[in-house]
This record gives sequence, C-alpha cells and structure tokens, in this order.
Amino acid sequence: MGKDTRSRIVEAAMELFWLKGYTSTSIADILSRSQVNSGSLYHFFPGKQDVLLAVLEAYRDGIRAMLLEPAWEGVSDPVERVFALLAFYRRAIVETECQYGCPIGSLALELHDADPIVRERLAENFTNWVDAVEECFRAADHRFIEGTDYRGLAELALNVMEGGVMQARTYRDVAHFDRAVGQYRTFVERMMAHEAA
Amino acid sequence: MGKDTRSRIVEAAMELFWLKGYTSTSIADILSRSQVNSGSLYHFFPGKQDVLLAVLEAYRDGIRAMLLEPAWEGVSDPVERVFALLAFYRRAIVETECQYGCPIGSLALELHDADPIVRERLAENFTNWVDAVEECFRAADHRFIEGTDYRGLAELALNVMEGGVMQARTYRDVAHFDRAVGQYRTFVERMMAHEAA
DNA sequence: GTCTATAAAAGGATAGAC
DNA sequence: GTCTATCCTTTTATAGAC
Repeated sequence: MGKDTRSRIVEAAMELFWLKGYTSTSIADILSRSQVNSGSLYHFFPGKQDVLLAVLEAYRDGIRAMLLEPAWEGVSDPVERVFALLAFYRRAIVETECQYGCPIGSLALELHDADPIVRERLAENFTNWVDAVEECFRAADHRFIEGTDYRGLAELALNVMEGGVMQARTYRDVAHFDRAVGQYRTFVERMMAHEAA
Repeated sequence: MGKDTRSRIVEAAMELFWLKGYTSTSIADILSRSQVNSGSLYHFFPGKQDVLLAVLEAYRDGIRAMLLEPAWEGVSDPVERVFALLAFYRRAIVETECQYGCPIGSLALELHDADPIVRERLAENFTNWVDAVEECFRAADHRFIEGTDYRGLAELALNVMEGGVMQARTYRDVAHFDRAVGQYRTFVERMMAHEAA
C-alpha cells in the first residue's frame, strides 16, 4: 500500500528543498517527484510556503528517528554522543561527495524575508538540536569543570556543524569539517581538563 | 560625476543578493535599482551568473577596505582585532534588526549546484577571511601555548561567525551571536592560558 | 480527493534601432 | 554603449469536470 498523497508531497518536497533549495524548487518539481497532480497538492496545501512548513514540521518531529537515533546507535557515552552526532553529518558530507548541506541551516540562510511562522519552525529545529546536545553534556556534568556553560557549549556544536558543513561544501573537501570538529573536541576536552587522557 | 554603468550594476546586485539572495533577485530588480536598461546589462555581462561572479570578485577585492579596515579602526592588538572583526558583524546584526546575513555564507548555502567557478570565488572569500584572522593570531604567537593550531583557530572564528549570524537571524536575537563569540573567546583565552588575566 | 487544462504573472535573455 | 520592445519559458495558482 502506497503512502498517502500528503505524505508523498511532503517527502518529495523535503528532498527537493534539501537538494535544490526552496526557491529553486518549483511546484512542478514537487508534483513530478511525488507523482501527484496539481489539484491534489493545492487540495492539501494553500500554497508553496505551506508545503515548506509541513517539511519543517517533519524535520522537527523526526529529529529522533531521522537523526539522533541513527547517529547514536551503539554509542552510550553522552559526550561521545555529541561527536557521534557530528560524525553523522560527516558521513552525509562524504556520501554526497561534499555537496551536503544541513537542510535547516540552508533554509535559514536562503530565506531572507521568511514569514515569522517559517522562522519559528526553523528556530524550533535549531532549539531541539541544541537541547539534545546540551542534555548529553549535562548527563556527564560530573566530568566537566565548575562553571561550564552547557548551553553555550551545545550552541557552539551547532555553529561548528553548520560552519563545517558550509566550508566542506564550498571547498568540496571534508577536511574543513574535520578541522572544525577537531577544534571543538579540543575545546570540550579543555572543559573536562581534570579527566584523565 | 556618476559611476559607470558596470559599477552601478555590480553595486546594485551586491546589495540585492545580500538582501534577497541570488535566486530571489531578478534581473529586473537589478535593472531598476541600478537605473540601467536591459540592453546595457547584457552588454557587460553574458548573463546573471556573470553578475554574481563580479559581485563575488568585488567582495574579494574589497575585503580590506570594506571589512578589515573599518573593523580594525583603532584596534592594534592583534588578538583583539579578531574580536573586533566579530564585533563588526555584531554591529551589522544590530543595525539590521537581526536580519543580517553574511553575504558569502548565505550564497554558499543558497547555491546548491553552483558552477565550479562560482564556488571558487566563494572559497576565495572564505580563504582571505581566514587568512586575515590567522595572521592576527600569528602576530601574537608568543602569547599562545605551544602547539596552538592557528589555522584551526582562524577557521573556527569563521564557523563561529557564520553560525552566530545564522542563529541570530533565525531567532531574531543577537544574544545567540554573543554567546557564540563568548564561547570562542573562552577557547582563545585557554590557548593563551599562561597569559595574566 | 483526483484529473486536465489553463490562466496570469514573472523570469532570463535577445533584437535591432539609435 | 544605450534604448525600447518583445520572445519564450517557467512559475504559482485556479477552474471545473469527474
């Protein structure tokens, strides 16, 4: 049994927005990829932006199943989970021959006059990501030095990931991502300075 | 005496690509902003992408005059120059009510299938930026601990800036940028750990 | 809910006179 | 080098039968 029409649309749009960006993806692209007719799409969505909202909600609601769980498979140490998450992005970079872009980050920068509701969905995605990383660090709080800023550390992980992805794609060289993560690991380890090497 | 036509086109395109992005800026937008007619634009440029290349070259060639010199005005300490550069972006964020996006970073993420020549120009811009920051650190190399990775530290500055700008814009809150820079400052200071507070 | 056909506008680019 | 007019394609979205 095939998936329902609405899901096919969201799935196709998710992939296309990721591959080509929002503006460069036409409704016709979405229709052809999802094998849906114009009338059906506009039956479910008032317009293109509403498809985008549905996509952002799918990312938001799927962060565990699509991102965290696969990234953390077999990794139980909470601090290593942070680096496993980053390694998951590395895998995506390598698998796409350095064309990978974080779908949320790319949309956040592409959409210059994003509707407040769109920005809100983008922000939710960032927040959930940072929350997950912060939780990891807090789960290991006994290993960090006094006064460690867990939120700041988690936000920095996001910046490192987004910046690393941006550079790896621009240079078509995953080494840029690796160096970013390397610097970040150094920093995190300094925050656990009392831990044995 | 007015500027020549070609310059007006590049200037208008530079501003529009920054404000709206490449794909969302139409040739008509550029024509109307630069007060140039279609025929003139296509006299100087084969097509839209060539206007983009000229814009990226203008950023590249203008990094000192447009970015480094204003950012470093009155700042001579090389390490503080790095933070003055970041503070320059902060000013842009505040002045645009958190709508600022780094023009290079935004284009790097917006253009999914960028022509190699376009990517090359983007990469040049990143490289020059990172070079400038690395030079600052190296000019103060006696203050850093043995084995400090200056290139890595400079690349991290770029990631912090790009990530901080991305978050500040998405959340419409410069505090995200500030926290990113704060984390970065902590890291840099750890690399100068022997220096007196 | 789905289908085809099509409207209405905007897009990049060109022609050819001046 | 600049001007106006325009071609052709793509785009988002709608209409109305089934």
